Amino acid sequence: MYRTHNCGALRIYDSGSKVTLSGWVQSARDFGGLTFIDLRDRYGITQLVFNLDDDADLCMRARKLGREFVIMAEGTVRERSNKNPNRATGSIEIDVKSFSILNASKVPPFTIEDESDGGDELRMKYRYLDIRRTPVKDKIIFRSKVALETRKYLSGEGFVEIETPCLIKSTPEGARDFVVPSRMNPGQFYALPQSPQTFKQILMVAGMDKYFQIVKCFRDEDLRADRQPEFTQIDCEMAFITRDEVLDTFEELTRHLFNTCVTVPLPKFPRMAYDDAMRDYGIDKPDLRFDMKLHDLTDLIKGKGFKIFDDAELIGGINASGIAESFSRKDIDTLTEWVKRPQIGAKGLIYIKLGSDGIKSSVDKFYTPEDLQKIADAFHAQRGDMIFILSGEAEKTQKQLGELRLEMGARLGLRDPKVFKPLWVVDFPLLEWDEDSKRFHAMHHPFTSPKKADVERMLGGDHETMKSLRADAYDLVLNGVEIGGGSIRIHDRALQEKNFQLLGFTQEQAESQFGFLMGAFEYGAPPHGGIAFGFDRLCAVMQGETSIRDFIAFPKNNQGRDVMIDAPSVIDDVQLKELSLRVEKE
RNA sequence: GGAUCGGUAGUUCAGUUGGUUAGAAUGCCGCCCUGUCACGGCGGAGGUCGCGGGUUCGAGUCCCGUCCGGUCCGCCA
Repeated sequence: MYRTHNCGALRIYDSGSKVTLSGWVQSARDFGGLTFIDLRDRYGITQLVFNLDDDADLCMRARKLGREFVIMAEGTVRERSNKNPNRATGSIEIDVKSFSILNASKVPPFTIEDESDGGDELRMKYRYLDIRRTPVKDKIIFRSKVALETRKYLSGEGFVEIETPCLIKSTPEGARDFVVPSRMNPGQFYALPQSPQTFKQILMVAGMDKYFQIVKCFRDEDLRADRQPEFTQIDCEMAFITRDEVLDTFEELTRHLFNTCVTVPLPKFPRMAYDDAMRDYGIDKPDLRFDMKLHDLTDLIKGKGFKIFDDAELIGGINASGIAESFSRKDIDTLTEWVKRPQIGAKGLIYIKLGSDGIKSSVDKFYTPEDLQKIADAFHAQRGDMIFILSGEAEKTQKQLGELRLEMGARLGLRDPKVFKPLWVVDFPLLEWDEDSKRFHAMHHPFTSPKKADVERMLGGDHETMKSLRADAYDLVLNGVEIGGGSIRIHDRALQEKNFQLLGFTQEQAESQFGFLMGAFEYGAPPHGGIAFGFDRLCAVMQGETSIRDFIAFPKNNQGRDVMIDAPSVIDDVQLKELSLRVEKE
């Protein structure tokens, strides 16, 4: 037997017990005659003691143990004379009678401690060492807990977990597919699913009523800190439900997960229309942890002879409360540079400062103190506040203001990772014009139902009508992060065909790509809808983290590479030939 | 596809205006130490400054190219 207890189990009431522990050598502290070894496993750390007077040979051997050696030690639990209150096992130690080395270890390339000295790339290359560290280990275990609670909750609500295939059909809509060549069907390819969307809808036609799956999805797009080429969704679908029933069900799931996994009670989730979110926050996933709403100042500001504003389609601003005195000239310059970065793309930044010595702005030449006061009043601004104004083309300016709001919120410490502000964003546009391909794209996906009131308008609309169509789609947003999204689906063949037509599909294309789905709709498809949560992202947000990488045991780097196993890699000619593939040389 | 930051000891980083033998911390190795838990003390080893080219009397430092990594924009129905 390798162990009678784990390294986090023993307490003072175990004193006197003979025990066997196995684990990794975290560190050794050698005092000549006395040697301490911290023995670690995933449950904790227990101190082993070796005394030169008791057994000189054993003590000398213990001194030679290196970091990360795997050992098995046998001895007696003993109360410590010097207790360590910072450790669960800090009241006891093991007076070791014998030990054996189960496996030696090379010196690890970085320290296996909470604050490791290792950089990301090194940590990923030696991920098995990284996962030994408490912060990473805890995140992986946390993920398991969230998955378990998801299954418990949804099963309790009558949902059935059903697996859908990973080898499916490639469709050009949406993200790029990862493709898999078929050996038995030369020249043909499977695609890995971007989501099990069509399968779960077909399960509704099949009468499965309430479905869920914790499922890997694959998208061959560029990566980010919160985006991986393979990621996990909590994928759900329900039949015979309305939008509000879907929102209620998954609001409760979210609340259950926060209660059980992080003991945070969530308030009732407000619901906000997409248009309102864009108008007030400049983004479709507003961070409600702080206010600082956008204000449209176009009518107030235009026509005073300041050319930049007079030419602008939209002039808008935000009010940062209480920073007027502390926000220096240099801060203004830095912020101006920030909004002018190509990622934001503003031309410049105007400010109005409500200082103790009166109201001042960077456009005093064009605006009287009375004009400025009117603007300040629009914000209900008070002395000590500072207003920042951007202008230009409407949509761009709105987005830029949204970015500026988030930046100022971060600078003022208003984005507390311990505070959670969920909301539903609803009534998304059905379609989105794409300048590159000169056609409309589905904003959510092509199976999304328009709102009932808009179905009629779908049938014969011009460009502007098309833009104004609303979808029965919704996103769950938490602290500025989209953690879930879904919609009521089309369940009628004719409407689905019409939608494909609006999206620029020929009838043949629609039939060859999604004929199986529309075919299913002809055999009694029930009204249905659903949602999918970004599981990795949900875990990260629950812990107040922005990167999802440590919630994934073996993540890919920015180039989509797994640096531990060194994938992707070339395959040999025999394999290529078997698959009827030829690689074009650059 | 684009922007931007970075690459110097095992690791994390510093390195001034281009100027003698490239430093610190930590880790590693050796010796000392009987109550530590970030142990302590003394000593030691450890470098193709990512790679290639250029400017220069002289390049870690400046220029060009290239590779690798981080963050972001585009992209992600």
